Amino acid sequence: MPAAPNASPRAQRTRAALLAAGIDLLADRPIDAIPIDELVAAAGVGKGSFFNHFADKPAFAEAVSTTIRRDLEALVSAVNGGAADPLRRLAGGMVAAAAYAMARPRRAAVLVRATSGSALAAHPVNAGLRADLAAARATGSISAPDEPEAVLFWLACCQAVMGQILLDRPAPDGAVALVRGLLRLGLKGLGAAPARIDAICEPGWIGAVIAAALTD
Amino acid sequence: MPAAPNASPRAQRTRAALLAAGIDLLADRPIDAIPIDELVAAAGVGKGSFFNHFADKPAFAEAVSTTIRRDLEALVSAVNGGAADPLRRLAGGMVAAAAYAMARPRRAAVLVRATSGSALAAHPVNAGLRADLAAARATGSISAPDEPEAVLFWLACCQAVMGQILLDRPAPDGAVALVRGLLRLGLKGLGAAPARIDAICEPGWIGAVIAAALTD
DNA sequence: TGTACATCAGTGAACGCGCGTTCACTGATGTAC
DNA sequence: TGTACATCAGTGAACGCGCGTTCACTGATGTAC
Repeated sequence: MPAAPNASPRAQRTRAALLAAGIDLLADRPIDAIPIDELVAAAGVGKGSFFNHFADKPAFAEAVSTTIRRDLEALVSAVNGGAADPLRRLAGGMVAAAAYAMARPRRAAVLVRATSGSALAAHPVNAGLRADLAAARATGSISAPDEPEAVLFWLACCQAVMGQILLDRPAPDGAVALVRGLLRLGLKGLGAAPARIDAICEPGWIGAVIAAALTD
Repeated sequence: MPAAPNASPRAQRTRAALLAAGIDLLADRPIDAIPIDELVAAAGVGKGSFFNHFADKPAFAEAVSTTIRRDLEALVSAVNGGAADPLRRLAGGMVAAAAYAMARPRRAAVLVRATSGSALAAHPVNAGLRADLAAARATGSISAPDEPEAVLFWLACCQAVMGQILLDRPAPDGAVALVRGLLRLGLKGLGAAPARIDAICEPGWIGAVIAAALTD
């Protein structure tokens, strides 16, 4: 039930309004605690419209999650756009996660709530992460052996950054410090060379990515 | 509304039956998806008894979480009982988390669900972890600077281990390998000396802790 | 030890509201000629 | 361009069930004498 780009403009508007309302409400409560009445009121559509677009509440929650995940993936791609160096790309993922939490805290909150502990290391979503880790190993940038634990480890660090930002709501400076701290710990854990770590943690680009996300 | 050890034996039995049923049901579903009818049926008590012991459903969920958290803390204390070395104690926390997930997967699932992303690095529960990190730093066992990120980092690694075990349900051997992998990554991230890491990751004691948890 | 009484905890029927889902109808949009 | 018709999406009243909470009553446990 995703996207449906062939639908009429009217239908697309209604669907978008429901999804937007869902994102906003799911930031604070799980789906079971949100009555459809409240959802459609927030979206400004009739109650029946909900069932024109979604089979039931779980299907709706799924659609909202997918929307947000794609949104975050787009930011990761943008941040890593030009970078070929796998170590820099790994760091870019964590920085993008932080920037997303800073710029779109409500969307990020939905994501963190939905993912709920399970890091989903094996999920296709993380194919890019696996590829970057493999490339970093191949080029000798990291020394961690080729085990699934490395994926899990990096994901856990990224999730920790997002969760902490949502909990603390730091100013941009604080967020930069947080990301630098976890980048150091994470990259060091993977066995990256100290000089490379210092270069990547140089605060300039991290602050720039966060600032860019906040202003767009 | 915790414990109430001064209550009559009959009341304590009823309360314990409700908590046990709650642990079992909360392993699979969030509290909002569990009707009180189902809860009291599973506990074998009358519906009214629920409200004799708990103000409402959220209070009950809270009581269940507290029960399980104390249970895990007891295991951590047991694993770390004799150990004075702070690095060994840090590792003990992660190994205990893994052992708990192996031996009491349903209880662990409740915990992971309830904690839901927020690592709670500032929570009093983690005072012991903070103390061990500070001691490790003071004795020169780790080089990570004295920042709250280290607590967050270690908690994230521990949560990742639990989550992965609940997702994969590995055999004991697989669990040992998983813990060793994340211990290496985590300890290396904190800047522990390679020799110390090798000594701590020596598989004997990790397997022994897990085996002990599984048989008791 | 036995009896009468007080208190404590358990019970499940009854209540009533909240909420998911349906559906007959309306109005808007698109199409044929 | 204009008119008639078909289809598509929106709407909200109505339904009915599920479930949280209450409460009057029962039986068990504890206590006084």
